[in-house]
Amino acid sequence: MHLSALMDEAFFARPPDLVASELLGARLLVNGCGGVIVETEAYGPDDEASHSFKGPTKKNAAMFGPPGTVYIYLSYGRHWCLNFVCTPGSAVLIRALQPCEGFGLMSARRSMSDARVLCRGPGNLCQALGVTIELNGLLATSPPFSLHARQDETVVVSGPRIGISKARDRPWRFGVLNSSYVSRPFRRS
DNA sequence: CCGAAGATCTGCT
DNA sequence: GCAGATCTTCGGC
Repeated sequence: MHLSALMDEAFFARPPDLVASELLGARLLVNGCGGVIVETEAYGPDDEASHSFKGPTKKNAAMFGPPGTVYIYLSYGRHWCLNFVCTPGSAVLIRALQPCEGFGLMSARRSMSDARVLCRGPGNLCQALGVTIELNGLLATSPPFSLHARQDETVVVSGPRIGISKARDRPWRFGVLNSSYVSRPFRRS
């Protein structure tokens, strides 16, 4: 059994929907806390729902950084959300993890210990992993981040993205089939 | 300069 | 199922 491959810049330098689906099953750690990615969403450059749609601003500058850049923003004034940049102006939002490392610390940060809920949803996930704006603009391929490609076969399902008002028809939310750690169930077609 | 809009989450009905 | 919390950035005037 070999060690799983670390992800590199080339992995991210591709269309966001492809990267979003391939990140499922990968292991994401921040300072040793984290788990297996089970839910993601893709946001493209020509995508009305994307923060990058109207071009670079102070807030979204990281979205135009090199592939693999970490883009973090504050949602509704309370929740941090974690993204990885793909091609310029595109990114993948990490929406849920299946916890596997640093369970005690994550539980303390979240003041709860239900594994199903610990890293469910982009805001909860960032709270559990200690992700804040301080990590914005760093590279996902270097500490404190650690990303390992998946080793097992992962069956991917997709559906409409959550919480957006524009471009609702794009099926750019991706999840691991039958995972009980996703933020909301995927409806079968 | 001020107003509105969020890639959310929790608690209450 | 729905409303409220909470705050920064952006865009219009």
